[in-house]
Amino acid sequence: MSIDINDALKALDNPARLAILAKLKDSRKNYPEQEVDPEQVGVCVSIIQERAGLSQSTISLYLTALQRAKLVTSQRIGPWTYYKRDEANIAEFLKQLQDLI
Amino acid sequence: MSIDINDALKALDNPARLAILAKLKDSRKNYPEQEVDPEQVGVCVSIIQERAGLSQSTISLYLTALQRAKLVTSQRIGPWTYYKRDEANIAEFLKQLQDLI
DNA sequence: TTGCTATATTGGCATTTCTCGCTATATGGA
DNA sequence: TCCATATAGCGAGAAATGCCAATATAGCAA
Repeated sequence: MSIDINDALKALDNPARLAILAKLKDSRKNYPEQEVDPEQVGVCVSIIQERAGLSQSTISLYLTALQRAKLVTSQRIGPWTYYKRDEANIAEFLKQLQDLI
Repeated sequence: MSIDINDALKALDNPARLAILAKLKDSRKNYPEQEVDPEQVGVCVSIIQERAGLSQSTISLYLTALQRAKLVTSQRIGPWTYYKRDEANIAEFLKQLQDLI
């Protein structure tokens, strides 16, 4: 199933969500305090939250929204949930947008 | 003054506004009933409205929103207001988005 | 001036989004 | 088992958005 351009735009029409996706682009630099390699497994919610300055529940909601839009994926390892970019879908979204507008 | 990526995303986070911008891309084909060349001067509000199936006030509002986001420009000629794409800003928005996410 | 047409603005209501605090659930350790 | 930690989900109130009808305004022509 491919990405839906309207869902993706809705997810990105929020400065905090846009910034989260942007920061995940260079996650090693932007989230250096994480033990496991963020490029490999993703970044966990509490570390993303720290940077964003929003409540835990809001960040959890935003990450779910990005995931619903298929811009990120998540995996649970132990007590943590790691989110990382879905590069293929992000590229497809950009291409679709470019072709459309 | 360059385009603001969050303003542009807000303007495009609406299927109707997105469709308007997309249709203006090939305005000769999409709005053939207009007398004056749409590529040259733009498309007038009432013709855009006809296609969109929304009320006149809503379309006027949406076009103003696209203009505030600097994705389109407008010019008044006689009683008509013609809207057309701002290609430079649209390209810049796409580039900014591509670089950011 | 009067009146017609095209567009913009205003007011309003319903829906959605933003964001929080609180609570629930899952995981792993003592 | 009990507790601490990480995350998700559930109200809830404020703000923004979607969309309309109604009204205002601007341009033009008679």
